Amino acid sequence: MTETAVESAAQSKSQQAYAAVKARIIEGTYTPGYRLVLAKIAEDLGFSVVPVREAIRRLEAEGLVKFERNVGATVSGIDPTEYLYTMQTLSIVEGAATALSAPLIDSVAIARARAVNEEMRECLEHFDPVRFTALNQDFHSVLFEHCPNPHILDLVHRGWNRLASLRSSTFRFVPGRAQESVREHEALLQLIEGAADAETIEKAARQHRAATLDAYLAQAKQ
Amino acid sequence: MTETAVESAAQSKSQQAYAAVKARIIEGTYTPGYRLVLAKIAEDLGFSVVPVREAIRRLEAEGLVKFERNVGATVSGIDPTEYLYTMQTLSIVEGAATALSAPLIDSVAIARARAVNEEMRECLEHFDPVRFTALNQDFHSVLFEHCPNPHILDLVHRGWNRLASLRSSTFRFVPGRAQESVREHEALLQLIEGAADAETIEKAARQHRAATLDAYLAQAKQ
DNA sequence: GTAATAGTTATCGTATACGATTTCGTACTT
DNA sequence: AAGTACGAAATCGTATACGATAACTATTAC
Repeated sequence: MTETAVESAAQSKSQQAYAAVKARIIEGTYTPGYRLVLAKIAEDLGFSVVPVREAIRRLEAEGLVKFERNVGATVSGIDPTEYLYTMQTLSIVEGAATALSAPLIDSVAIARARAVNEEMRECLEHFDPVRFTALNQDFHSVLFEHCPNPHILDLVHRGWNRLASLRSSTFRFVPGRAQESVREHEALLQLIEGAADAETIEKAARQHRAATLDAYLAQAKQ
Repeated sequence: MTETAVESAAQSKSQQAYAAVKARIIEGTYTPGYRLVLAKIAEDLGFSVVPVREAIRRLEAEGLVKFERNVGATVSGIDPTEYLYTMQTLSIVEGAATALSAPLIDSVAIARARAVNEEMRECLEHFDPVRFTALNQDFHSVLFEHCPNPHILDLVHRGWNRLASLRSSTFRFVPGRAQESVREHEALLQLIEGAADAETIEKAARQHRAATLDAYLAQAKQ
């Protein structure tokens, strides 16, 4: 997650720009629809436009920004359809990542995951959605620590990044879903501890994500 | 797949460069390990280096190219580990794409898919691996025509592109696997026709890809 | 003969500059 | 008053130029 000063000093400007803009999107400084003017960003960072352009293009490839020819870049949106696509895809890749990782998770990691989940439970009381989401990613990150397939893990992270740009939007926090989520985490841990077969674990992990989508859809229908 | 002349005329040079280099990788002109010198490609295409750079970066994001700072870009490799990752990921996303698409496939599409599969069967007799692979993609493309989730479809295509760069490498064509593959296609069509449940279809489609990987692994072990 | 080093070349990374395209505002017409 | 046409400003897209970095080569010391 964090990088050493040495590494970041050796980074190219295009990478720095990428990281900077991405961070601003994820932390919510640049909200969906925000117009990313190349010259402006370049000036902010003290770079020229060329590396910024490259950074934007990379973010586009990850789905975080939309870049139209001769028009410009905007932080990509909170379109419900896009949300559905992203959640559905996440459900699949998280399911796979969990099932692949499960046999490699040791009891120490389980304990850490459980501790994180406990924090999440506490988090519910003073209603802190931002922290809850962060902890949720931590929880799953612990499970994915030894994921044997980095490609799949990368897809998970891309999905998370997309969702991050929806921060504090209407999509988040369907009432009651957070509580359920914490319970499902515990159930998942028990499956992993009990060395359940891959299919069962995959199904549970997939369902865990899908349930959040379903909760949103049910609410949206009203 | 194909674009109109008008569209391609309106394309930016960076997009043209992207398409051109990608095509050369996929058709095998640039083989894995090939050194992509920006200035050279730019000269070939009659562009300057800036749009070429952008194109290379995009290809990097898709995993087709490796781009090292101050060193340069190379067509990314045929590392067996990478092959495993890609095939495993494809197995998952193709499985999901097939299951999601299945309810939306009509009898006309089934017939078309069957025709393609028949061509594949014929293809086996005069041993044409390149054409066989192309037809295989056609077969699955027919099934994915009405895939309700474009994100997942995109992941499938990315996987295919990565595999394309392995053309005529040691990974392809494990003896006997092609025949099996044609049989599995027919079995898959029958499941879809019979409106089998999503889980069954997903499992079959996933297994279809996984079997090719297994065949390779079994051969590699010897 | 080999290893270390200095110098050369090739290539990358970024800044600057300018033409191309879009967008927005204003004036004019109906 | 609404719509259209024109022009100005903003922004993008690409070319060119040059400094920075790494790879290569030749030379020298041992």
